[in-house]
Amino acid sequence: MSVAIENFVKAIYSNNLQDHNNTKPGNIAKKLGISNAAATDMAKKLAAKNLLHYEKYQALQLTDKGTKLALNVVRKHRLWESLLFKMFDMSLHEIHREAEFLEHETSDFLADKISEYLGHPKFDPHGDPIPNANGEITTEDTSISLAQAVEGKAYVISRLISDDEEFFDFCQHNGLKFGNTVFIKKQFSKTKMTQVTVFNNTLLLNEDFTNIIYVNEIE
Amino acid sequence: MSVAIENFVKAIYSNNLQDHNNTKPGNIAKKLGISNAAATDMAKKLAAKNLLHYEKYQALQLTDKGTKLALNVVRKHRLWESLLFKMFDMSLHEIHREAEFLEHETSDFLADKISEYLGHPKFDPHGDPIPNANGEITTEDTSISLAQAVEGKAYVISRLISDDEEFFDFCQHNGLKFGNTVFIKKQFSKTKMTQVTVFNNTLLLNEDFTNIIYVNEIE
DNA sequence: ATAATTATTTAAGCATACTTAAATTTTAAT
DNA sequence: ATTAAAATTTAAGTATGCTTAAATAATTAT
Repeated sequence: MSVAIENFVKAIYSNNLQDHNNTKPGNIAKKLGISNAAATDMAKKLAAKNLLHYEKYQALQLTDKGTKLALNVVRKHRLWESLLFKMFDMSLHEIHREAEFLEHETSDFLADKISEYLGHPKFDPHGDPIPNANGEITTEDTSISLAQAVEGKAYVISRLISDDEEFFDFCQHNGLKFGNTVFIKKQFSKTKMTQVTVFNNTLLLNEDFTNIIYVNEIE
Repeated sequence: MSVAIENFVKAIYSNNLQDHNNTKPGNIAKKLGISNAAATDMAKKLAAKNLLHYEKYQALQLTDKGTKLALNVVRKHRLWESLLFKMFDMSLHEIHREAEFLEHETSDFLADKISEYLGHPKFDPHGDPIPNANGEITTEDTSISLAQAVEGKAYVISRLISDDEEFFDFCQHNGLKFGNTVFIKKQFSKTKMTQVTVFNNTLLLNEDFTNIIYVNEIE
């Protein structure tokens, strides 16, 4: 499968996780930086390859084959991130940027070597689960977004779901890091802002942030 | 530059090393597994991009820009081979196979990280020199091919210039390995065969082999 | 030197993955 | 319910990197 196809199914896969399986060509076009027309075009082609179900004006649904392909690419992406993060002094944004290309040129053989070397990690440096060699995500995810977190409680950051350099920079500079503890000070229902503390740092986060920072409750 | 272009200039570069700067479209076509027509076509396109000098029916000559691009890709290829060889239990053929793809999707930034991690190695696991970040090969190569070696003398294997799995398997099974000592027993001028010993192993090698096994004289 | 072989080039065509512009359908607003 | 806005689709066109077939030039053999 080509790079374009791999990126297309990957985009559908990740978009459907957030967007309640209501991903349409326009969403993918925006994600991939291509025109809506190109996305529609590709959707038809992939339907012919049995990678997704396509019906005019309807949401794009990956077939089992399509999901497997997406998870195979996601696996390679996250394994590369894990390897680069462990070996080199690279930021979350940098490992993502490199993995975005390497993921398409990695044989299953090499992916397994990387996984083995790392001791078959279950999560990447962002906290995202790494699918196994069969394309299955076995670890159940009990984390919630900061937006769903409850005032007055403390949580451990488990995932930072983003590709954005500025976001990672912000997190880096404010202690919003995988494993760190955040305390939810106050939630403002009207503005949808959330005030949190990380160590001695107090932050006011808007929806854009609270939706992509995932946390686990502290027992 | 695209993968096709990178492979094209790389093929010219490596072919010109062996073929005395007499590389024509047909040679490249054969190397890359494309038609002669496609090679001629590409040569014209790359001339327009100032990557090579093209004149009808003449040999293809890389420009400085073309050579720099080729060496940049070669650098990445050999750094990947070095990294994969060091970290994983992979054969010379396997590291080559993977590097062939990874080389095109590696930023200069990542290449430098790999180089740094490895302590800026001068040679890859095949014994081939690794160009530096400026695309220069600083180490002078004093090695000669086994075909040029002298009867009765002992040499140390310094390079195995090949992409071929079977060749590597043969070498593996017969002690023809980077760093090992070979003794030139007898050369047959008519058949161009060479009889050598490696440890207690006696081998009769034809031209195909003696031309791609490089050695250094023992002082 | 000439003929035969081989290599190169030209020409026409194809698949992939995009583009823009226009038409159509859906969704949202009033 | 009707209109306005937004999204989707269709249609036509483009660049890249190939293909095969035919024409042309260069090389090799006799």
